[in-house]
Amino acid sequence: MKIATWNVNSLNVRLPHVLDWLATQAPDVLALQETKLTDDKFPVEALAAAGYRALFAGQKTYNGVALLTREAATDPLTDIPDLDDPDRRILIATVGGVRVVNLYVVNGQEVGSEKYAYKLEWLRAVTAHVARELEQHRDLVVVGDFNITPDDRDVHDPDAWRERILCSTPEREALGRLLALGLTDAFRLFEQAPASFSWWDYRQGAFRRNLGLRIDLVLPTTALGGRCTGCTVDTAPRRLERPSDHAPVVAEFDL
DNA sequence: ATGGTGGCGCGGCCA
Repeated sequence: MKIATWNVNSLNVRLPHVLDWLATQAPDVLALQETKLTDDKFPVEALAAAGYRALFAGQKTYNGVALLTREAATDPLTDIPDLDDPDRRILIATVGGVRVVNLYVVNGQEVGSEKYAYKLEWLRAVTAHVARELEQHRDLVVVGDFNITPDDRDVHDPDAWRERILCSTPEREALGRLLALGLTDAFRLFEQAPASFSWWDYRQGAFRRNLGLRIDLVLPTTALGGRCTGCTVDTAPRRLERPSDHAPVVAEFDL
């Protein structure tokens, strides 16, 4: 079972890239973030023609998440207890016996800002909910754009980013509390090239210079992690014309 | 350095 996550930064703009990528990689599940589409505009037919069903929770201009699956997904959830959030950032569903939690974590803008406080509160509520999901589902994977670098290996210039947004200790501790529920970072189960990233700023040729961060993650339960046979960042779509600023991350499971 | 780029949508916000 191949599970992937990709922040597409507008599914309107990126649909051709997504369709090409689905045809090339043929994942069983592709979790999308930042679709920036209301549900009435979701490209259901184009994806169906490509062999994928879709669940989606969108809004205008900002945010928006989706799950593209070969087989039907069941028991979807877009709103969780203790989080009264108009932002469409969460989509949970069961696919092939695996509970898939797709997150577009709040960016937080700047350490110490209101948005930063909201990011930490949002992560607290999501972590509490994932704990509840784990009581119901043995096989679970949390995927998405976490807007957090797990550690300094995931930062092109750790000193320049020290305690800045996406890299601060409270953010990493919040991610640590999610992992402490019994999840593992699939990417780090395998030997990886140094300076492996999943996001590069559009500005100043950051991708060409590989000035990136690894903020897009696949976090299976430790048991499911034991059946993970590989996890890679596919930088190919980031090289295309008019790319997303994120690259897809793919994990394969022996399921 | 408060910019640099991109998306949305047409000014300013968000990333």
